[in-house]
Amino acid sequence: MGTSSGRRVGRPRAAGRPDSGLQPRDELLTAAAELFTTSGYTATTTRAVAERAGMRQASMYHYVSGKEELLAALLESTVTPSLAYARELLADDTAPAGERLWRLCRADVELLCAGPYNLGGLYLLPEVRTERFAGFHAVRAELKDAYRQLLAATPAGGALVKTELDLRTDLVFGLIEGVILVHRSGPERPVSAFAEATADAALRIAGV
Amino acid sequence: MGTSSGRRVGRPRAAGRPDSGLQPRDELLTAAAELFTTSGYTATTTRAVAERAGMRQASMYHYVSGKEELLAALLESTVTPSLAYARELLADDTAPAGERLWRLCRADVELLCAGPYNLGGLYLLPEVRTERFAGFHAVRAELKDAYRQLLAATPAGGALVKTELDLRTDLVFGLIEGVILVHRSGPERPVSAFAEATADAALRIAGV
DNA sequence: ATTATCTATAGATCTATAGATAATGC
DNA sequence: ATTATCTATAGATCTATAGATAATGC
Repeated sequence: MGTSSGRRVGRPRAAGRPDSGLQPRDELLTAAAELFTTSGYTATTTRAVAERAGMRQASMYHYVSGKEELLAALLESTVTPSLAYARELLADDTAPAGERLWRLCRADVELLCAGPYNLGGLYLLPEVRTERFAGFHAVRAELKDAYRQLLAATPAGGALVKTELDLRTDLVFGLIEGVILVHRSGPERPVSAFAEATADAALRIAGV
Repeated sequence: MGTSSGRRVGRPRAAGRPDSGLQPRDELLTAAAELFTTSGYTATTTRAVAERAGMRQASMYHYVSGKEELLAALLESTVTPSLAYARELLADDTAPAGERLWRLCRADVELLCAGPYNLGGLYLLPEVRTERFAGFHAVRAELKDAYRQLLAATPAGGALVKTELDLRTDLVFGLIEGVILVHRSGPERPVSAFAEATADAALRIAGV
C-alpha cells in the first residue's frame, strides 16, 4: 500500500490540502525552507511553517522539537551533497588536482544555486553559531578542508607554506559562497554557465 | 559648552551609565550594530537596543521610529564610504583602470573588515528586500556599477561584450562580499594583508 | 488500542503610545 | 516653557503543553 494515496491512521487534517505526496516531516522542511529564506528565520513563526505544511501549529511538535531542528536539518542538507562529492574527488587519483578542484567548485555552485530557495544564506544567521548547530559546522569544516587538500595537491599549491595555503583556501571558499549569495540578484543567467565561470575564476585565484 | 560633558536638558536617565560622549542617536546605532550582528536583527528587541544604549525602551522612540530605521542607517553606513572612494577613483584618469580597481577592492575589504562588527552580513536579511530599504539598494547598486565601469576601462575588460562584463562584475563583487563574510572565521590575520590578497585575487578574476 | 491530528490556553513575551516627571532655559 | 527622559500599560503576538477527537488496526 503506498504511503501517499491510502487512507492514513489518525485524525484527519482540518485544512484539506491536496496531498503533496511528501512525508509530513518533509512537508515541514519544505515549508520552512521557503519561509526562512523569504521572511527570515526569526520572523517565521511555528504557526506559519505548520500551516503552510498543511497542519495546525501544535501538530508540528509531533514531528520536530521546534524551529531549530528544522534549521539544522536544512543547513546540513546544503552541505552534505557537496561533501559527498568532495570525498569522491579526493579519492580519485586519475584526474589532476586542479581539474578536481574545478569540478568541486562547479558542483558546489550548481547545487546551491539550483535549489528553489537561497538556503546558502542561512548559515550567516547568528543563531547558527550556537552549539546546537555543531553538526552543520563539522560538515562545513570538512568541506572546506577538502578544498584545502585539493589546492595543496596542485603544482602551484604544493609550493605554498601553510599560511599562504590557508589564505588561498579562504579566498576560493569566499568566492564560492559569495557568488552563490550574489547570484540571486541575477537569476536570468543559466546556472550551469555561471557555475563554470565561477570554477574558472576559482582556479585563477588558486594560481593554478 | 561641550555637548558631552555639560549638564543636559531633560529628565536624567535612570541607569547611570558612564557618558559615552556620543549623541543619543549614535549610542543607539552602536548598540544596534552590536546586537544585530551578534544576536540577529529580528531576535533583537527594542528593549535590548535601548537598554544597551543606556536608556529605557520607550525613550528610544524619541530618536528613531523603530528598529527598521536603525537597520537602514547601519546598512547605508557600510556602503557610503566605499562609494565615495569609488567616485574619486572613477574621476581620476592619472592611474590605469586596473590599478584603480585594485585600490577599490582593497579599500572595500578593509572598510568592512576593520569595523568591530560584521555589518556586511546584514544586507542578506530578507527584510532588506523591502521597499523601506530602497535607499541602501540604490547606493549599493551604484557601488557595483563603479566596479563595472572600472572593469570595463581595463584593456581586458574593454574587449568584453555586455553579458561577459556583467558576469565578471558579479564574480568580482561576489568575491569581495564573500570574502568579507568568510573573514570573520579567521580574524587572527592582519586585515591589511588580507585586503591586498583579496584585491590581487579580484584582478586575477577580472583577467587584468 | 494506537495514532495523527485537533482545539484551547497558560505564560511569556514585545511594540508603541499615553501621560507623568525632573532637569535646564528664560 | 521646553525638553529628555521615565513609568505604566493596552493590544498583539508567539511557543509549547494538556487534553479531546476521529481515523485505522486488530
